[in-house]
Amino acid sequence: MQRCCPPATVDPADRSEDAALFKALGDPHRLTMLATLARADDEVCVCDFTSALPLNQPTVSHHLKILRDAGLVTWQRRGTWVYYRLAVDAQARIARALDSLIPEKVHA
Amino acid sequence: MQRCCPPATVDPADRSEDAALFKALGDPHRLTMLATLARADDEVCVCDFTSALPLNQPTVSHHLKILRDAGLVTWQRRGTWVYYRLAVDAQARIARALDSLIPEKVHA
DNA sequence: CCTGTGTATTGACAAGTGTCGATTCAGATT
DNA sequence: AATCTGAATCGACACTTGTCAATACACAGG
Repeated sequence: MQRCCPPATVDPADRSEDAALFKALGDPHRLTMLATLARADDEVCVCDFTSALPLNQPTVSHHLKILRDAGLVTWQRRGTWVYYRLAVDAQARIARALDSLIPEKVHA
Repeated sequence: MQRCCPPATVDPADRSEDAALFKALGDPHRLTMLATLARADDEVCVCDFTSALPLNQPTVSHHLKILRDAGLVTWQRRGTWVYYRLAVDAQARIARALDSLIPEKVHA
């Protein structure tokens, strides 16, 4: 029996942070929230999410907390309402994670 | 009490496919496998993963199946060994999902 | 054809996740 | 101060997920 191959080197970098970032993106409702924030290019009131999404208010809050913990959104209370905004570096952070995972080919 | 705001329009697109893609990226070991495949720029034998990762063989197989189901890798049996390769459109598909989520600004 | 080796699949289990009802908290209005 | 409203937190529950031991499968070599 022959050897399987020239032994490939398994990438040693710790990917847990990037995995956590992608995990935060692993729910359709959270993606909808992020897409909404990205397109609003401005604050969005929580009430807009609770009224437009097929989710109860605590569930919306739960998803927003996950996005907050992932550093993808910022929030601000103004009066009774709370407004969320896409983190300025959200796009860049995801893009960087992707490039670190699968570096884009440099075409001659 | 005042109105909360001009009602923001929640993005109506169905994001479940993209969410499934990101979910497949939501585990550090799977990211390590993908990063390895991307850098090998060639096939990698399953045996390299089982020997280098702190996981038992069935668990490695399990993660590879998830990557297969997500269409991120292809595989080929050759003799006793099985070799995995990064899907040619893996980078593009993830990049497209990201751009559809948070469209990159076009700077004047 | 039998045996050995590498990989996929199955079954089981603990831990994590998405969801909701109930409650709590923060501001505003009276 | 009492009350009202919007949002966060808590507790519970069903479902999913990561992991492993045991088993089944595919191919190679005698």
